[in-house]
Amino acid sequence: MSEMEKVYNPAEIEKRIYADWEQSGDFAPQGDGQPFALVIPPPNVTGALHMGHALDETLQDILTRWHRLLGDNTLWVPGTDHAGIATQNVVERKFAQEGKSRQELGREKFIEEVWRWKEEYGGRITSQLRLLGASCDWRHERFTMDEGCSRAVREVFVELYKKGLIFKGSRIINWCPRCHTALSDVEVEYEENAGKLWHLRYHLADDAKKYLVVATTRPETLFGDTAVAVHPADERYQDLIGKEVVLPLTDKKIPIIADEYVDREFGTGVVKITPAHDANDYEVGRRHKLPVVVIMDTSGILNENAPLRYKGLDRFAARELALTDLEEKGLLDSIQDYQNKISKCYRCHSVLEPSLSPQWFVDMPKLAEPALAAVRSGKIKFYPDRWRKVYFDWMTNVREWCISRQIWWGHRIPVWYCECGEQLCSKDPPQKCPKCGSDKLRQDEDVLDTWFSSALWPFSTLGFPDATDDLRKYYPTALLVTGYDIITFWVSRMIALGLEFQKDIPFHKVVIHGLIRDEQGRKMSKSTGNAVDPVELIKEYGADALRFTLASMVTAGGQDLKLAVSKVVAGRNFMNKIWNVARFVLLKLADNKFAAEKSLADEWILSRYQQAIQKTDTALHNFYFGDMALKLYDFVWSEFCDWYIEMSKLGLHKETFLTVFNGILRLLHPLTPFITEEIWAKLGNPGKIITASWPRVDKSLLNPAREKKMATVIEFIKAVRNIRAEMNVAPAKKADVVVLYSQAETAAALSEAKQYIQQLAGVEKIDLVDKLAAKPRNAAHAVIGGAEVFVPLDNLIDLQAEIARLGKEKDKYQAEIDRVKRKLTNKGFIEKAPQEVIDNEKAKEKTYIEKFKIVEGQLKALTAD
RNA sequence: GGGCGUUUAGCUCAGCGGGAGAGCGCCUGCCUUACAAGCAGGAUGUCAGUGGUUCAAUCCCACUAACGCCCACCA
Repeated sequence: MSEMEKVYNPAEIEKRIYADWEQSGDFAPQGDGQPFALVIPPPNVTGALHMGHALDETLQDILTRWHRLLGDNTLWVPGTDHAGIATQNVVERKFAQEGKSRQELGREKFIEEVWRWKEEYGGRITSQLRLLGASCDWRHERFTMDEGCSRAVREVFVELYKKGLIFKGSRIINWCPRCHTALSDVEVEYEENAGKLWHLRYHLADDAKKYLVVATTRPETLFGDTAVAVHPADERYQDLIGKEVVLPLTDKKIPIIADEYVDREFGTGVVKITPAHDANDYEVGRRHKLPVVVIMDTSGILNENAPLRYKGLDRFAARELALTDLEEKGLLDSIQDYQNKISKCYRCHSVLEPSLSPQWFVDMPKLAEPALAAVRSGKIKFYPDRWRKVYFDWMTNVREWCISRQIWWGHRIPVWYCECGEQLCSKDPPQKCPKCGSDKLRQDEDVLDTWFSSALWPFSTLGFPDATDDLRKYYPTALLVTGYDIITFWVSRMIALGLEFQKDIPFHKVVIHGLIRDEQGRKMSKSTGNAVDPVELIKEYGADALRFTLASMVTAGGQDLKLAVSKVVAGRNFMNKIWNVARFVLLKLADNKFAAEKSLADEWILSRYQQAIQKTDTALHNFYFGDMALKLYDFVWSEFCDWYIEMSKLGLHKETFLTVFNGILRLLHPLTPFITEEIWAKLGNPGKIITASWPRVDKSLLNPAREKKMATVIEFIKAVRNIRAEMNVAPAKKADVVVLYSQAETAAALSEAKQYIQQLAGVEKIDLVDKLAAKPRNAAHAVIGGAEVFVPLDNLIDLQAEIARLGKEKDKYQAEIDRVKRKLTNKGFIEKAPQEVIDNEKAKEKTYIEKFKIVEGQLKALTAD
C-alpha cells in the first residue's frame, strides 16, 4: 500500500503504466484458455489518430481486455496499411513543395523516398494507439507491404489469376485526373450538385434547317460523340432513325440510332452518345458498333480529337468555351437548372472522369455466393443485425472489382509481358518467356488497390501463405469491430477472400458502430475544421476519460455519435471520482480500524455488486458498450459512493469493502485500464489487474430482503433531507425526528439504520412510535412507505411554505390515485390483465390512498391553526 | 428511383407494452475532514402528428411530416 497523489494526473500515470505493460509482455497471448483473436482494422500508415480510430480501438481494446480477464488466450494483432493513393499523395505533395515531381525522381527513387517517409512517420499512428491504451501484441505488428503480406498478396493474385477470377479487360472505369489512376466503384463519392442541363441543337446533315435538341450536363464531351440516340418506339423521331446529324462546332457527321436505353420522358428524348466518356454510352456504343473517340488525356485535358481551338484546354475550361461557341453559333437551344450528382475521388475530391481503359479486375460476382451464404446461414453475425442488409444488398449486386491503380506505391501486379505478346502471371519474377524463350520481360506498371491487401489481413497477418501455428490456432478470428462505412470496402472482401483461401470465414462476429460526428452532427473533417483531435483530448483529460466517454456514447442501435468536449469532461470527472474514492479507501485502510461484522450497508452493497457484475456481463456479451459504461457509472457513483461509502464512515467492514472495490476496478478495467491498474497497485493487490481474473457472480450474496430494507432507509433519509432543504434548515443544525409507523417492517429498518440516519440526514434524536397522543405541532411532515415522518422545526417553520409543499404532495397522490382507479374500474383490465399486474395496481392504490389521507390530515391540522 | 435510420426535459441522448430517465445546463443551499472535477435539494416533458391493434401504447402496426445516411448507369 502506498500514498496517492491528491490530484488525479492521468498523463503521468498512463505513460508509466503503458510502458510497464508493454515491457512486461502483458499484451502477449497467455495461458491455454480458449483462443480469442481479433485483427485491428489497419489504420493508414501515413495517418494520425482521429476520433474514428479512437472509437474503433477503444471498443476492441475493451473486448480484448475483457477476454484476457476471462482467461482466454487473447491475441490482438495490430498493424498499419500502406494506403496506396493516400500515402503517395502525401509524399508527392512534400516533393511538390520542393518543386520536384515524382516523374522527375523516377519510379524507383520515388518508392525509396516513400519508404523513407514511412520509416520516419509510420510510427506516429502506432504510438498514438499506445497513448490510447490499446493492448495489442506489438510483437505481432504487421504492415500491409511487409515481406509476409506481400507474399500473401502475390499468392492470392496468382491463384485467382489461374482460376480466371482475376483478369484484365477494357472497361469504363472511374478515373481520377488528379491522382492519375483508376478507382473502384466504392472509392467514388457522390456529391449533390446544382448544375445545368444544356439543350444543344444538332442539325440534320441532309437538311440544315432542321435540328434535334439534345440535353446534356457535360457539353464539353460532345467532341467524343459518335451518335445521337432516340428510343426505337418514339413516334417523334421515327423518320429520323438512320439519318445523320452534324456534330456541333465540328463538321463531323454522326448517325441517329435507336436504342432502348433512351428514356422518352427525359429531356427531349434524344441522347448524345459518347462511348469513351460514359459507362452507359459505352454499352450503347458496343451494341451499335460505334467508334470510340477519346477526347481527353489522363489529366482531363482535351486532346487532338477535339478541334484545335480546344486542344490543351482543361475539361472545365473547355466546357466554358464550348458554351460560348455554341451560343454564338445559335446552337444553344436553352438552359435548365438541374440537380444531379457528380462523382468525386474519395482521396482528393477531384471530379472523376469516367474513362475507357484497360484494367485488372476481380470477378467478385463469382466470389459473392459463398460470402453471402456465410452471413445468410448465421455463421457470421452482424451486431446490430440490421447491417446484414447493407452487406446483402451490396454483395448481391456486386460488380467486377477494379484492382489496378496507376500509381507507384503499392503491391506491383505480378504479371509480366513478353515482347512476343505473352502474358505471364507468377509469384516470382520469371527469367524467360516459356513461349518464345526471350528474357526481355516487362512487368506490369500498375499496383494493386490498397484494399486488396486489406482483404487478406485476417490470414496474411497470421502467417499465410505458410501454414503457421498462429493460423491454425487463431483463424477464424473471433470478431471484427468497425464503422458501417467500410462494410463494402473491407468487411465484404475479407469474407469473400477468406472463404476462398482459407475455406473458412475470417471472423465470427462483425460489430458495427456509428460514426463520430461533431456537436452539430456534421462529419468531422480536417477541411471543415471541426475535427476534434483525440490526442489533444488525451493530453487534456486522459485516455481513460476519453475511452469511457466514447464507450458510453455507443448505443445498441449503432447510431452516429455526436461528440462534445463537455462529455469528455464528464468522463474525466468520473475518473476523478474513482481516484478520490481510492484515496478514501487508502486512508481508511491506514486507520486500521474495522468493523467486526457485516452491517446492513455491507450486505446491501454486496448484493448490488452481484447485480452490477451481471449487468456488465450482459452488456458485454451483446456489445452494448454504452450500457456497460452507464451501468457501471451509476453503480460506482450513485450506489457505492453516495450510499455505501457514506455509511461505511461509521464503521467499515474491511473484507466487504475490498471485495466490492477490487471488483469495481476489474469491471472497469476494460473501459479505463490505466486508472484501474494504478489503483490496483496502490491497494497492494498481488500481480497486475490486466492479467487478473474477471469477477463472477456469487448468487449467495444476492439479498433482496436487505435491498428492500435499504430502500426504506434511503427513502426515509431523502424525505428528511428534502424537508430540511425545502424548509431552509441550516445544514449544521441537527434535527429531531418523530416517526409514526404503521408497519413494523419499516420501524425495524429505521431502527437498525439509526446511525446511518443520524449521519446522513442530520438527525440527532429519532423517536419510533406506533401511536401518538397528539401530532407534533409546528413540524414539517412527510410520508414514506409504512410511516409518517415529523420534523419539529421550532419557530423556524414557515407555515405557508409547509402548506404549499404539502399541497403539492397531495395533488401528486391524487393524480396517482385517479390513474390507478381508472385502471381498476376498467372491466377489461380486471378480466384480461395478468393477476400479478392487477395485484400490483391494487397495492399501489392502497398505499397512495394511505399517503393521501395522511397528507390531507396534516394539511387540515395546519390550516386549522 | 430503391433502402435504412432518427424525431423523448433548454442541449446530447438512454429506455421500448403496465407508475417518463441520465449526463450537461438551470435554480436553491453547502468548502459535511475521498472528491467544489464535489455534496444535498429542486424545477422542466401534449415521449413529432394522425389513425389502428390491445384491458393497457413513449414502446407494436399503418400512414403523414421533418431531418439525416446509404445504394442505383437516367443523359
